[in-house]
Amino acid sequence: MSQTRQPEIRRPLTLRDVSEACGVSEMTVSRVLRNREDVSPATREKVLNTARALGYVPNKIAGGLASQQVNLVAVIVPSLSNMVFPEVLTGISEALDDTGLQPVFGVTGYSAEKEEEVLYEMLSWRPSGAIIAGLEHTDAARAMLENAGIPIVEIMDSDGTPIDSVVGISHRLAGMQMADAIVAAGYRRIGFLGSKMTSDHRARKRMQGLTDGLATHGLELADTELYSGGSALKKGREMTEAILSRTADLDFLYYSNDMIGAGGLLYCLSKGYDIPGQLGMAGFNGVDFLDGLPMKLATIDACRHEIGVQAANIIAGKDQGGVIGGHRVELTPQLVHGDTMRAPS
Amino acid sequence: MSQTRQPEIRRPLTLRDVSEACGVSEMTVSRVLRNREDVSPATREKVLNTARALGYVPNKIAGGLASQQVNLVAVIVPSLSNMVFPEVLTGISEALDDTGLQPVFGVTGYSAEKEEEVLYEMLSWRPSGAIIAGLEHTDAARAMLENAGIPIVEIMDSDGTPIDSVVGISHRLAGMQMADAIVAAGYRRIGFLGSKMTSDHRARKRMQGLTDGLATHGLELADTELYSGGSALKKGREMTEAILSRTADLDFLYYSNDMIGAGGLLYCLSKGYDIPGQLGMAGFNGVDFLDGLPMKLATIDACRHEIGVQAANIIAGKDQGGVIGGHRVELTPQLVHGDTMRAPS
DNA sequence: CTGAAAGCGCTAACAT
DNA sequence: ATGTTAGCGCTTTCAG
Repeated sequence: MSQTRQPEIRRPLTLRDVSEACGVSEMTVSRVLRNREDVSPATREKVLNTARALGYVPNKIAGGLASQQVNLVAVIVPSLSNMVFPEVLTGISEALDDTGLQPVFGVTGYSAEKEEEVLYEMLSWRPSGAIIAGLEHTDAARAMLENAGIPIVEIMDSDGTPIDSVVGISHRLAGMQMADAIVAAGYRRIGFLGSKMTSDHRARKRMQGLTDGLATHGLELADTELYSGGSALKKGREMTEAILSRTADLDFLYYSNDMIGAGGLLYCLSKGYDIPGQLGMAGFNGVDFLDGLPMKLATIDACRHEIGVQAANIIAGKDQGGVIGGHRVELTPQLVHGDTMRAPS
Repeated sequence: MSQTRQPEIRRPLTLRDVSEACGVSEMTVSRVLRNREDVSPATREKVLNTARALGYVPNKIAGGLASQQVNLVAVIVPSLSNMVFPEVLTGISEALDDTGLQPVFGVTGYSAEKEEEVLYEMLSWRPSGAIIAGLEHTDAARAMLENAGIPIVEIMDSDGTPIDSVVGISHRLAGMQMADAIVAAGYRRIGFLGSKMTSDHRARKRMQGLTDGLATHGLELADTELYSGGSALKKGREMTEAILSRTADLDFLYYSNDMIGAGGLLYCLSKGYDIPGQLGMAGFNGVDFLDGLPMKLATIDACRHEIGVQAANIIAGKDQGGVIGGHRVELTPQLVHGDTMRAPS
């Protein structure tokens, strides 16, 4: 099932080809194709028709080199395999849509070294800006970002020192906020369920915030259950079964993300637990496709889409009063009580 | 909260800077940085150290122009807002990881016009290959792809005529396969629940396959319910309630995707339907994060990850015996009976 | 193994 | 409104 390609090696068309085909100088053709105003309607028409007829596609490599500007925005995220980052990317993509800027995505797999590689690769295309998840980078990556001479927006997290701009939420505060809400609702025996992954700094900070928050009320985690890999919903079930059979008197389960929380919720409902009376539950992220669950899981909205939009707007220079660099946007994550947590007592 | 950037406009470093800093010709520096063998270890060492110390990042724009080669692969998908495409992208990303090729993603929002724009934009970077979802394109887009002179892989779908290579499944067959399975299991009053979106060609083909398949058994759809937008899980609930209250004697519900199917399943379980006895249900895609549901939804695996991997391998020239162009990989979607469908009678 | 020259395809800056 | 000239920063090619 294979065929060789047509023998004629069609050299890609150049501006010169269009120029010759319509008897207008390369420069003018270039002007038309970049939608510059200073061309007569007649010439413009002629050039456009020829270009279209020939199927000319401009060479941005050459254009970028000549003009020293590239309409690309490097976007670097750890993963695409849960809904969190795709939602951010969607926000970025939307916000950039009418700006002439084009997002270019890279994935790091939560590895700092891979991040450094991807970053190097992307910066070598001399993008107009970069959006990168998190505030933790290798020294080399940090140096590259500092020296790139373009706007950098670190996103998702605001707990730390940004290189340039930052748009995110404080995961530490989110953890503390949840601790306060849990305690206010009268729960005392709290279990934590999360990922083994140590390189997910935001999850780590949430957990830290939670334990610190509990500590201010004189409490500590009663038990902890960690997982790695696999289907989150299923893992949530399994972990919940494990932690409840180990520590039967838990009265609250805090999940590091909504997916495992949803799995846990389905498990507890099937086992006939009284939620939220006997057992309270909460997750993190506020993913809205879980809306159809039998009960609405308590969670904290991580403002993912909004983060993408705002980060992109900073790069695009929108809404910024012309100020370049050094923006700090800390979004306030909203606690959604849902149905799985008692009202504050 | 803003600060102006440092006054010194640091011009990005060039090869010449490195060359001067270490007293080696630009050419040799270039050789070292491209890992070419023909440089003495001593010079190599010296150059590498200088480059690192200076924080030099090569300019791929200039490199690409000079060498007429760009290590980019354009990847164009309709959306990032359900797990389907991120999974494909993950497959592509993994397969390209050790090839020196870099994927660049573009999103079309299921719009043919937007696809054309994104494609134009991406081809203007002269990528080494392109991967694009679906076989339906505008005439202009098709012309661009044909004339790009690079390997093109259309993915996800195999019902139609590819431009160059194709990796996918037949959604029409998947629909027919499901029809056969439904009928074999003894169900007769079948409802269809899907999206209003007419531009999702694959969903349309699945539905067509389903109705055609049913027709071969002398059956037709008893009712249809369509949705647009919103949380899929919740929509699944609502649609299921609607269709069942309108047509109470349905004995099978076919959902156009697993997410709405999961919502429907949760609804039916909560209403005490006997699944799969009284009512059978099935979705499409085989998304594995639904594994933790109370029952495993019958579905057809769309091989998303595998499609990404194989498409990327074609572009990278792996596993192809050196053949360029014209590959046709039709994957066989597996029906997963799950728990929501009776065994064939 | 290393260097010098030429030019990739386009656009900034300057004519006209 | 249109054309001319001179590079952009790198790599190809050819010489040593």
